[in-house]
Amino acid sequence: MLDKPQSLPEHPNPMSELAKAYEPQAVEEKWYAAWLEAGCFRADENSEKEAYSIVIPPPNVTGILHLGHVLNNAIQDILARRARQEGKEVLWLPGTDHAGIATQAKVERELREKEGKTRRDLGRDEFLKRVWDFKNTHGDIIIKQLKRLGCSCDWSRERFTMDAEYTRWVSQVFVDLFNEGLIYRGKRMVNWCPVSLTALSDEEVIMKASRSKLFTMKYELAESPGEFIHISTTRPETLMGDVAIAVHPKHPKYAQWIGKMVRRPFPEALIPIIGDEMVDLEFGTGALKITPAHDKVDFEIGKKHGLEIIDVLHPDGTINCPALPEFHGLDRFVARRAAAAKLEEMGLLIGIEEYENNVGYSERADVPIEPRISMQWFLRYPEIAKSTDAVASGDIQFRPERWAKTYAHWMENLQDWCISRQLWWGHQIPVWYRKDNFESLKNAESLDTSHTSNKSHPDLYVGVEPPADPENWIRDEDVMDTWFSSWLWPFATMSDVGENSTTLKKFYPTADLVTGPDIIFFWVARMIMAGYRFGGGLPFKNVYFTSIIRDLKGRKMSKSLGNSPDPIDLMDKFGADGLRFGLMRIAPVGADVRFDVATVEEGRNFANKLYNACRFRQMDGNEFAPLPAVKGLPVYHIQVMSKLDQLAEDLNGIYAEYRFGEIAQRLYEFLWNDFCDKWLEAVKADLRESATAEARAAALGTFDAVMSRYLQLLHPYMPHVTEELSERMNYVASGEFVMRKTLPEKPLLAEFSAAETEAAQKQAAAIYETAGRLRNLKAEYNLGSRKDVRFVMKGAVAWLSNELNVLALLAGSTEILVDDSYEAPKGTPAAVTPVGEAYMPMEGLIDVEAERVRISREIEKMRIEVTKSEGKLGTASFVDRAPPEVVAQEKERLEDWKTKLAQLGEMLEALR
RNA sequence: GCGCGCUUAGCUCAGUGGUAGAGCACAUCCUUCACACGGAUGGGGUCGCAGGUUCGAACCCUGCAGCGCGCACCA
Repeated sequence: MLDKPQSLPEHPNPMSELAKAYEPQAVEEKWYAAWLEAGCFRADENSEKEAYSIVIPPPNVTGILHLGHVLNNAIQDILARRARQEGKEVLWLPGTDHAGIATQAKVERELREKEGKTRRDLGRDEFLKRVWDFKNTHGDIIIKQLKRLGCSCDWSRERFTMDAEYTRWVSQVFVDLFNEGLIYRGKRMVNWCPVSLTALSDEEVIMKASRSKLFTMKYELAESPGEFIHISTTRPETLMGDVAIAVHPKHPKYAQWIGKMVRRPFPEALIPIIGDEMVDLEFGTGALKITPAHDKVDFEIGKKHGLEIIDVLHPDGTINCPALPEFHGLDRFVARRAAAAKLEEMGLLIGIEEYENNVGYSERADVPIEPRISMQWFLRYPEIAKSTDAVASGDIQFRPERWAKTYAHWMENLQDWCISRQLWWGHQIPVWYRKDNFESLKNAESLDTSHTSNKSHPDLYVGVEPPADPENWIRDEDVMDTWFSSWLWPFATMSDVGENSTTLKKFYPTADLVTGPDIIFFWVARMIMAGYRFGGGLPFKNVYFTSIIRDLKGRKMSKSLGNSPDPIDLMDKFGADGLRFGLMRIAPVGADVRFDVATVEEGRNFANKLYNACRFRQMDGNEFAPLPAVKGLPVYHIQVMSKLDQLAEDLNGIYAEYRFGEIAQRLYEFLWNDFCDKWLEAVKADLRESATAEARAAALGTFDAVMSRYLQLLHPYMPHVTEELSERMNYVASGEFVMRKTLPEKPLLAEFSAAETEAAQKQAAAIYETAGRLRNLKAEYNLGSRKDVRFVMKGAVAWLSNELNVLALLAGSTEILVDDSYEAPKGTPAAVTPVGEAYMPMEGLIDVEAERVRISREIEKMRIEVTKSEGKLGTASFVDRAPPEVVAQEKERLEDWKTKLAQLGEMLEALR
């Protein structure tokens, strides 16, 4: 028993150094700290290296990480880390967004709940102080979470959209566009949120299919009592604001009444019937009540016909109609029922029907918005033509490409952007009104500077700095839409106003933008326009649109549904690497993804597999083993190296196409199938005590050569575990990092000819396949776990004798003999393999009847195949017109089937 | 209404004209000294439906259906 030393002095039980299962938590934290410490993420704007840059889509400063962020930022981190490996100088610029409405709403809610106060109770200055406090307390949560994920951002350059320098940029852009006449103020119909009490842009309104009621009512003609015009509406509560009834000029019944007056029931008034082609003849009764203050179409019609505008709603959505005390102050939805009831009481309500229509909701407050006329600031977009063309021509490449169409459609139908918000948290509009004249300026119908230039308007001051005599001026109270700062992000984060910084010169334009398709309009399109106008050119070259993550039922992740797993919990359980890898592996290009925790578990398992493969290697120590000359190495080594070379080469192409899921899949398959299941099993003999020193050196050398490169390839996806293992296996010099290592220039098998590689590959593949066939034989006879099974090979290929040990090891067999004179006893299980006929002597233990049944079944299957194949080859059109190699392949197949069929027939015969 | 996308194994998804795939789940076996977060073997699919093109279609074309998402001034 004691024929070997109990332990080798140089490797005193090395396995004990590593826990059996990989435990990511401590490892991940350790490496992130080490990278920061060593400045691995810092971008050098003076570097000679080729630049590569990404700006992060800034998350809301008080937000918390969700799976969408994880996917999005994992992709950016992968791109950044890969670019560093390619020898580029990488800037991944991080930061956060002040998120006007969202943040202000949070603070207001807290204020209400804790102190029972509103923001107006505090006043603007005090309230803003509270928001800043809130930001300072909660603002770095998401940043910490991104760090936990392993994001390699240059944190020394972190920006916030409300930083002083950034704010100067926002103001400057406003001033420039104002002076150019592209920004104007005016009374327009805007989307009003009755909860947030602010105007919104069209993009912030979400149309939702809603079940509404369509009320049909009748108005009496003033001149001919007893005659009525019928009108349908979903909004009877705005009836008090009706100023006309519109009908289509070709309406068969009502057209004749155009010009007559009808009686508005309450408050009673006479309003005209007008004719307008915008009225749909088909819809409802073909007559439309016109409430210019509360509907976009009505507003247009009203303007055309010079109608009065009667606003019957307060900003908070309650009725404003002192003439009708019973309605005055009622909520709009309560008033709707009340108005219907009153119409019914007056005998004017004809019917109510259930009706499905689209209602615009406020994105943030999730309540129906109110079309409302109010004084707002608007922007006519700059650089529209150039920006449209940039994407159409491919100067900016969208991936997937189809989003370019969505972009083009939006660009072609641009509406002026309402940029003012009636909030306090944000960039205040840099416009001051002369105090003396404030009231008239405040209500001036238009301050459109395309007609009146700023310079010639003595009562208006527009500037980045406050006026020199502030006591004489009153500043506009509104702030700007958050996106009015976001659209400057790619260059305003890299420079100060008017400055052509070295960072900007080196890193602008950025290479890739990674974001969700839901903000093409909000952000992507506007950044392109701003980039052209203010950044000095296109802001990015590629835009990668990520998948939207849904739950298993296909619903969007949302807090209220509670179907959104907390990424931090997932990282606690499975590690950041596991989460990243799992998510990347299922994220398809362009389509939505249904998230399943199981995929994250897979990612964790994968990290564990990798860890254990290295742990196995460490049984032989962790000194880096140099690779012996590759010529003359066993075919298994050549094969695994060529697979790795192939993987490395293929990844270049797949990265170029941004197919991140496929990269993960390929990395997974190589490690698990090619490396662990096949190669590592095949070389176990070479690592036994009994193996020769040469064999051991070759195996260890191959392991280290392949694994060290593989860890590099995997690093962008699983940065922590690859760093940990590279250190433990001494693949990087002490104090160095795998993340800083550039990819090797030459493949492992650079000195091999294609033919040599192929020959080795074929041999190795033949052995692996044969091993599978032999295991299969064992399993069919329920001997899967038996180690004492022997095989006999007949008609074996010449080289097989050298590989019998490996084959036996892989097949789980004590012995494999090559014996052409072997006469199989009747009923001996047999299989055709790429290296010869294999027999599994059973010494008469098998159930002959069962075996006959099995073989008969297989013969049936195979006959079907043969018939199919013969039929195909008997078709003249196929033989004549298909490519020769396809026909040859088919013939070869048929021969194979026939041979097997004959063998099976013999076996069946033998059993008789 | 217009546009876009999706439909492949029980589930999540690969698969761009040549023998239908992976992971999970399932079944059987294996706690063999890298890994049970593991290994081995296996069962499971008329590729949404109907036409067409082609020697050959999951793949290309047409139509239809179902689902999802954008856009739109249907009160």
